[in-house]
Amino acid sequence: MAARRSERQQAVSEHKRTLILDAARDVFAQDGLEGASLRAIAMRAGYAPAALYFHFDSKEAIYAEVLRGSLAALGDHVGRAVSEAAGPAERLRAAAMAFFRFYAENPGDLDLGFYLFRGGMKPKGLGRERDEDLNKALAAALNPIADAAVEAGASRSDAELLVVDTFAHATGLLLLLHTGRIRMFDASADERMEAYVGERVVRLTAGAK
Amino acid sequence: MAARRSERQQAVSEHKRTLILDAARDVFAQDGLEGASLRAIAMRAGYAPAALYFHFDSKEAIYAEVLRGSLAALGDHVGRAVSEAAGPAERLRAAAMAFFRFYAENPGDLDLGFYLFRGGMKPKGLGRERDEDLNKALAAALNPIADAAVEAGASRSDAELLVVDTFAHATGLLLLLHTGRIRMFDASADERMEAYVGERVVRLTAGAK
DNA sequence: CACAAATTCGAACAGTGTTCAAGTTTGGAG
DNA sequence: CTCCAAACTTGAACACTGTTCGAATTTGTG
Repeated sequence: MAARRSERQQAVSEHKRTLILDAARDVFAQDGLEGASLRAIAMRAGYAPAALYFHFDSKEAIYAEVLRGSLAALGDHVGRAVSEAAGPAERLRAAAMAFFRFYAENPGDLDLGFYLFRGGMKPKGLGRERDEDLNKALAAALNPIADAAVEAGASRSDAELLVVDTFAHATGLLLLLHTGRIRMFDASADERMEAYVGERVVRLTAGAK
Repeated sequence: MAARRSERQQAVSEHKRTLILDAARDVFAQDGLEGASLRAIAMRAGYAPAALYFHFDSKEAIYAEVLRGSLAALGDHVGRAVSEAAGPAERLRAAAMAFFRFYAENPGDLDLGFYLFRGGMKPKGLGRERDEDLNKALAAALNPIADAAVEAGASRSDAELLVVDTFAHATGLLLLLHTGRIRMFDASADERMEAYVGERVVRLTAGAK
């Protein structure tokens, strides 16, 4: 028998996966999520289209893995912001604004995230399992906001409601900002987010005094 | 010469357009926006695929017209809610909640709206002209909220900021609600929206006393 | 070297939106 | 009623998509 995969062999295979994912990230960024074709990704990675199917189940699977990386980066970003802020109220503020600004400054990642919320790419759709994985990754990235709220004096359930509200408000503003439709109104998305977060922090710290 | 289109002829032609649009609405609702194929729409309308191109420029144009109708319905809904409410503060509340609930209760329309914000369908994308048309239709539907805010004592610019915030908050909650991801958290989207609107109305009426 | 496992590819399939030239239907002018 | 142009419809094709499959190639070790 010709031996099972050696450790080294497995590392090489993993490396090839990341090469494909890098190519996918590039093509996603260049052509947009919907415009990105599997053939374009394959070409950029130096493969024939069919070769990708040895490393990934589908185009959707590639998308899911790129998104997972994006959510991990979001988590890092929020976590770092919290660790650098001084005081409970300031940490809460920082966490919420970090979430907003991550997506404000990285439109590509926002696109990836929206796709998750629209059910991903077709036709297969990401399976129940992968979907919940991504849910958890998003929840993990948002955790620091809830933690900071608790630290600032909120109950656990109030903290979670605040995360929902913050997520919703930020997402809506990002939608307006990212699509250029914020100009429908004479407003700055960043300022609106700061106003919202400031208001909530004041209310929370006042109520829990 | 064989004469220009008579009035009657034009009415018949318009009727055919609406038949296609009705078919499109059905297929959109049944197969989802992305899953809906032009061939399916044509078949449901009793046409060959190519025939649609006599009445519409593209699949995108069909989508845009269906969306326009949806936005008109939204405007009616919000307008009616305002006209039925008593008192400035109550009118403001009613307008904002009507906007939210229209989309909470009509997921299909929400889908249509999100497509507008994601740049519409590919490949052509709806042109600058059509895009601004739809922008105006959306702005018109939101106008009653701003009017009610002014009536309740806000300045025009504050009223518009409130529209931005309300739109953002509602959109974010709807995104969570519509994708079932609100269950990530233990919260009701409708309650969160009521809490937000109530808070804003109180703040506005208190500040403008 | 030899052989099996891991990997890659060309070709094909069913599907998409769209175009085009060729047809059919229609309704009013002569 | 006839005729003809305008309005309308269509089948076939095009370029593209994600995906599948069998055959070919590369790879690493016994």
